[in-house]
Amino acid sequence: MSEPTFAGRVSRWYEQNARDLPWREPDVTPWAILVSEVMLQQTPVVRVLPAWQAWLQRWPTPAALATESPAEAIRMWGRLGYPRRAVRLHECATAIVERHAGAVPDQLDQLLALPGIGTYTARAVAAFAYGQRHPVVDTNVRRVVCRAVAGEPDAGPATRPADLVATEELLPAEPAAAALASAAIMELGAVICTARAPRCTACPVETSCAWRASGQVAPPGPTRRPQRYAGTDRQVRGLLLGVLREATGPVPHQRLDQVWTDEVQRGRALRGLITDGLVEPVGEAAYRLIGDGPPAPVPG
DNA sequence: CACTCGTGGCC
DNA sequence: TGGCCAAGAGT
Repeated sequence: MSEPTFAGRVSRWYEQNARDLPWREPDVTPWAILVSEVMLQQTPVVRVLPAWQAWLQRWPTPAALATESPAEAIRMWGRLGYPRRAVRLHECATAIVERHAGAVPDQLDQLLALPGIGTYTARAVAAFAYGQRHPVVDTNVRRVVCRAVAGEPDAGPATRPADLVATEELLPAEPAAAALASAAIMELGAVICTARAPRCTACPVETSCAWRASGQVAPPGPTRRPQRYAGTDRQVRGLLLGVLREATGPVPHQRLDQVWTDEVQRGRALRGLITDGLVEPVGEAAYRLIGDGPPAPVPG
């Protein structure tokens, strides 16, 4: 036997220590995995868990979701954040029905062509739902590879082609083993090799970690300017959407006016929601979630 | 490439 | 208490 590889060690650790997450169960459908991946984009696992269960109970297939309105998808999304993802997921379901007869495609290029499915999610579905050999690179994986292999404190802000190449080189040749390794590296980054306070003493690759060997130098200052929230358009959009989500049907603009005093910012936020396909005007003085009722009369 | 886009919990 | 963060995508 040769020395265990990096992926081999992490995979072994994963098999014994992986969190018991429902979308990792054996009989989970590709659609359920796709939904989990979209929900997990920038939203913590603990908040996704109940939302994922409820979503799939209501819409077990893309066809089931495509039957309903985008407004219902936005409501079902609840407070997971970034509600554009709910609209995209609805568009995604529709596209799957139209282009792929209701079956989640298994080819990377077809997955990438779906609304709301980007570099990470397409690869995650191809690997975790279909067992294909693709590097699945999220922020956790980039951090792990950057530290353990390159010996650097942290990765850059966005996934680059070089990140995919570096990760691909770590994967075993056999597809199923590669998919397992991808999940394992991701899990390591989420649980052990965390951004803030890595638990190196519990790490399966501590002895071969380049960052550890180099003295574990701290990352340079804030690589990204802090994302403030209070007072931003984002907050105002959230407030407006909260009102529309709770309402059934059109909401008079007077009610929306109450969520934020600054009229300029309020108007900008509302226009943004419309531009993004989350909200639509109804007549001259009311708004509703997109598709929340019969089509608005066409002017003219 | 830099920027936008929610939300809630934690140290 | 408030900055910081959590399985990205689209423009």
